[in-house]
Amino acid sequence: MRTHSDLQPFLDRLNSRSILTQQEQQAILDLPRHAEQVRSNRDFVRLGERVQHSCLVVDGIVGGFSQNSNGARQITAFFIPGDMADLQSVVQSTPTTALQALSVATILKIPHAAIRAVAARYPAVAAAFWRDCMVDTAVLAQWVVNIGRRDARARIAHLLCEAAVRLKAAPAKGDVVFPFAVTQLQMADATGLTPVHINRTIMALRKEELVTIRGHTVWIHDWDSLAEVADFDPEYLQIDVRPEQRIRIAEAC
Amino acid sequence: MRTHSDLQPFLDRLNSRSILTQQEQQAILDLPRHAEQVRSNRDFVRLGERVQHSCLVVDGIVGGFSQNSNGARQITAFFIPGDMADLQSVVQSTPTTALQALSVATILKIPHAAIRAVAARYPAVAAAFWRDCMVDTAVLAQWVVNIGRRDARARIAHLLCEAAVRLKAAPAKGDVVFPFAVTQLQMADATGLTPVHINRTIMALRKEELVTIRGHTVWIHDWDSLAEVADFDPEYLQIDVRPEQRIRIAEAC
DNA sequence: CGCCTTCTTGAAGGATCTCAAGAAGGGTGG
DNA sequence: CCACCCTTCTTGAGATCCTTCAAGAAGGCG
Repeated sequence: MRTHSDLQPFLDRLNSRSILTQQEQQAILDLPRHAEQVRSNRDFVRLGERVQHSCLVVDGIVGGFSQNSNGARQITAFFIPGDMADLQSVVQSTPTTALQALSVATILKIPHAAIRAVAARYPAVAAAFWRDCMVDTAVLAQWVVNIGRRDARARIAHLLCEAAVRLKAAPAKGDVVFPFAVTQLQMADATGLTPVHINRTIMALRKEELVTIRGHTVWIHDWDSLAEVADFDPEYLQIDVRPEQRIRIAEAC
Repeated sequence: MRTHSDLQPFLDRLNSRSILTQQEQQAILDLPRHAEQVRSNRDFVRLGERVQHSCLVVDGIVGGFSQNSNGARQITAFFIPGDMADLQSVVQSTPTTALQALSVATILKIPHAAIRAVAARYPAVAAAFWRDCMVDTAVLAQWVVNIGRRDARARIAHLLCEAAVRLKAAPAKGDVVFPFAVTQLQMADATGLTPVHINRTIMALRKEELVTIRGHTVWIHDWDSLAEVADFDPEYLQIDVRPEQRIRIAEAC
């Protein structure tokens, strides 16, 4: 029996793809952490800065981004509650992606030292962390396809489909409704388009009665049609890997 | 003292970012493997196929790609000799990226079971593998920026700059020359452009006396200017991480 | 030598961008 | 609770980058 923990969503995520013993799970739940509130639009991890902790998103939406020398931003990843936004910094001395709160967000800072200790003690936990990072990489690869090989309409549709599935709002009968506190400007930075064109395309999708976005809520009126427009196949998200397909690295010592 | 091994380039790569003991290094060099020749344009890892080995590129160039349902390809990564193209499949049961030989290529197939055994035995080796994957992820994130936030001229320039640095041809005084067996069609698939536009843009770069591409060789005539056009900063490639910045996960048992 | 891939060139069309400005919305302080 | 400000959304018109379609030239390989 386990008391409720703010690390539970993260453990749930690991458990959906990895096989961990009770002891290993407890070691993760016992990780030290420190909660912090971040205001909307605030960069809280910058490139080049040494960091000593990873950030688990507890509430809100966080964006990973890079920018070119003109200052134009490119968002490369969305992180939702349960995601460890910069787990990779456990094995790298400087972050490779900057992080920005897209909405008001609560994050949990977890010291690298503690994560490394657990990873060293339990090879299967290290593998679970590694695996979790590779899921993010697979999502990133799809992001490249989205930007490189789809037009604006499909790009936006794909972004929304991905968000719906990751937020567990889809698939579902009838309207797929979920909170999505991302501005059109941020969507532009995510899709490699301009805010103006995002706006026009969203309005076109609404006129087609596929999607309505109002306030910070998205309604997908016809999931199948939108998925087809988006050319969306959720496989890459690796939601719920079947137990018999899960790989466990056994301890040797 | 160590005999020459076809795994040496891979070990060199790990050693440039990780700290490994003699014993750990030997364990890597002792990994079983099986060489294989792949013809140009041949897909040798497909999505959805279970694989039991990872592929180390020994010779030639390999592309990682996805495609949309129209069949349009998007190349998401180039792999050059010394790169383990699908190391991530060690912790995932199905590959998340397909692999295609862009030129004639020699690859070394290394059984997952053996890699997992080494990773389980030596936490620092597991961390080195994980770290190597995270470098690929950082490159992928830059790829998103390249496609999302740069025009055709800068995209191509960036691609060439990255190739030059990874192939250790740059930076250098005078012409930067390196072999690059990638067709314009493949460059189009990598940059999210059409082959026609790739062609015109390359010709424009040549007219500016920045770059000449002929046969399978690239000449960069003015490295600094091209890097500026590309908005290229090699930091993300993490070539030669300084020893004092390297992180080692200590064994606990 | 012949075939198939790759490169090159032209012309026209379209998707997306840029610039500009006004409307709507949300938060904050008086 | 209202007024204000700043962010976000919306709309228009013109410009441009890139695509599409088409076809011929060049190059590499058996």
